[in-house]
Amino acid sequence: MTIVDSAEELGRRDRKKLETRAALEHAALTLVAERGLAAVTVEDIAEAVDVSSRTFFNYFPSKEDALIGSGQASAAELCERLNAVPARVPVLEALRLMARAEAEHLQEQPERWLLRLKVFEQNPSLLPRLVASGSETERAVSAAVARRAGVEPCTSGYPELATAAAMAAFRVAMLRWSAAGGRPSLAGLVDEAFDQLAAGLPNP
Amino acid sequence: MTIVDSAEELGRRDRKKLETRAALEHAALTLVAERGLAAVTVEDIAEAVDVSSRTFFNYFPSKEDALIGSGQASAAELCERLNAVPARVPVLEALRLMARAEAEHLQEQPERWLLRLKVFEQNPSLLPRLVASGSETERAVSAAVARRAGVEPCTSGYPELATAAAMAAFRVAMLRWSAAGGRPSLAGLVDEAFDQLAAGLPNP
DNA sequence: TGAAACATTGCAGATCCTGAAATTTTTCCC
DNA sequence: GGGAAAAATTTCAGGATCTGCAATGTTTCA
Repeated sequence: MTIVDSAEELGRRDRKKLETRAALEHAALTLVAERGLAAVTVEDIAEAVDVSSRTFFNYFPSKEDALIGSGQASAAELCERLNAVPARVPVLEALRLMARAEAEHLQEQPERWLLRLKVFEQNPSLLPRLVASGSETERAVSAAVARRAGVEPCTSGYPELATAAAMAAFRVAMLRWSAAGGRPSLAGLVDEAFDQLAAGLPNP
Repeated sequence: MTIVDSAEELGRRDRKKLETRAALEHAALTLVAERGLAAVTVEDIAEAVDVSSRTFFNYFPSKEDALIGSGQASAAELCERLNAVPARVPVLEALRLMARAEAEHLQEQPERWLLRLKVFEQNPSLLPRLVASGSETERAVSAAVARRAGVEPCTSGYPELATAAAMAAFRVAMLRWSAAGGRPSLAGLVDEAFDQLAAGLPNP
């Protein structure tokens, strides 16, 4: 009901599924924002959406996953964006463009993401999963980076390091964005972070 | 019995506690290395050490925490090392020295850490916690960095970014070290990663 | 030796999460 | 419209995680 963007070309069934999923996400976020992670049970969330708690687990493998949600780009989408950048562009710049694109995407729904980030800050156990839902994405992206850089993966360490640094830059930009209440442009903050990375993190 | 290094100046009670904790860590690691994370229950681990599963939870808040163990430097120790570096040394170099010190520390028990890393690689859900066992350490270090750089935290984003990048460098170095079977020096790999960071991650 | 301090344990119970079968809803074809 | 096939939801049973609490040992120290 709140945020169902790409409801094009879908039957009633799939539309309802998207709706239920979005409702569960939203209920999870608002409840946890109110009471804190530990004080919200799966049953609470399910009840708020009026489904059984078993249904909740048909949508999300865990309570945390409902908070992470499905708004983030998948690993495949990120890699696609990365691959779309011409090969002559240096790796770090390509990663910056990828991150910028994702930033602009998230910025389209500021309230949603600011609420999510608030929840993440208030419940630090969730923080490690902030970056593109864990290591799967990082693996995929670093594989794409290795291909682009023409390097054997896991020997030079360059793809892994560049990817990890880029993720870190993105994460820091998001936290700054949240801390500033969404005022500055997220894409701009991402740019700043990448500038610092590209400059070798000199003293400020 | 296996790895109790600093057993100096401790009564029998505390010695036994250290021993039990180390035994639980070790049992958790070996069992999970054999069977995989999902196929090992807390009861299995407790039984292998011959304590009740309730006792396990007196030592570790969760199964995962037993795998992470207590061998890593605490947030306070890392900050101490960081603060010990003269103020005129640039931030990134100070972080490098901190990381090197930690690397040399871990290197003193290669088998232990290689086993741990193997377990982490085989169970990716653990990976985000590899460095800095969560965000607490990262917060503490970035606060120390902010102090050193004379910057207000959370406005420039520099301390958070430098810290996150340093942690990423350390993590990547550890994974390379593990992938190479512990052959090269971990400290050397850390150095390489920081070199790349300091150079602004140019194409390799 | 005796008492205080602390570690371990068993137990009850809440929550998390999964598999399987039963039930309801949606789709689709005639 | 009617009815079978497909899919989503629900109920139920059950294992696993993790937390208090009270009871029982063990260590420490005076």
